[in-house]
Amino acid sequence: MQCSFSNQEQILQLLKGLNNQISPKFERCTGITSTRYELLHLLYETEEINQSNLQKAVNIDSAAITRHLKQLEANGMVTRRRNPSDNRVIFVCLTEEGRKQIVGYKKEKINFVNQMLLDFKPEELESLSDMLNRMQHNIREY
Amino acid sequence: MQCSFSNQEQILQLLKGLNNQISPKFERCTGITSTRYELLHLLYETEEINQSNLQKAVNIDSAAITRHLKQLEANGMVTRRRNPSDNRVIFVCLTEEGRKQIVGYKKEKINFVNQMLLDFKPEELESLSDMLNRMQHNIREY
DNA sequence: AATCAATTATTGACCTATCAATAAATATAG
DNA sequence: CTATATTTATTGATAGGTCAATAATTGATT
Repeated sequence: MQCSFSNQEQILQLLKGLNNQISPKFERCTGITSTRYELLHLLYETEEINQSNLQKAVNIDSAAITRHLKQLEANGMVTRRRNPSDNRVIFVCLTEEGRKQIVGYKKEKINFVNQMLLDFKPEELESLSDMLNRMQHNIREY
Repeated sequence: MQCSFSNQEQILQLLKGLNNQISPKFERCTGITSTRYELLHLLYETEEINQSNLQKAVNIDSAAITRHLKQLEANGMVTRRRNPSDNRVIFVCLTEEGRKQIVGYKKEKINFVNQMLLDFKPEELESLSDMLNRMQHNIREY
């Protein structure tokens, strides 16, 4: 197949294709969705946090956050309560059960990521992370 | 927030978050989904191609391909016919209308990608594309 | 030739995202 | 103080993706 995609144009497709492949494999390997994992991980580090902050941290919209957290609450991983001094916001907090679970997930995630980034040198990782951040920044205003 | 994610671990989330942001913006800017665009683009370069090859090229599963192509057919962008010498496979082909449309889409896509990759040097693009391919390769067997 | 295996496409069920509309609480302006 | 605007979370509708099951055709084995 003649390659009439410029390098620039290919990047977008690579990104999309890579993500399509990663998502189901991540879940199979770790037993949890990567966004759910990220939510739990963030909660692991912060005592209590409101939904809108979580939402911004994870880059999904507020509807998705609501549904994830309700699900996690139903599974006993998370508790939610309204902020007494501002009844609009909801504080989210990891349960003991959630704290226990995340440890196992983390191990699996590290295995997965190690395999995915096999033979990547530290400079490469840094450069990759830098470029992804720049792309994110470049399309911010769109 | 203390950053207890290693660089390795962050990459996965960056990828996912970036994709979440890109997809709707790409569609707003170009008027077409990025996978649909890729399908049309591939068809633009090859006279006729069967679905399973398209599927592999785009990295989505066969169910998704079927639905996309039926939709594109309903919109008059594409024709589908069975391979006479192997009645399992379906040949897909771009219509004249489709050929016309893709030109406009391409222009918009280039604008979008240029903005997204603003200030990226050619070596960076090459390195990025290389790394994404390696990641894809590393998780192939999972 | 007949059975069994593999390939191709399709369908239904499900999950995760988006967007748009809404409700409820708080902040701001006059 | 009241009216208006803004923020936060929720819900319903829609779209794109996966998986699993199926049908239909072809390929292989014996």
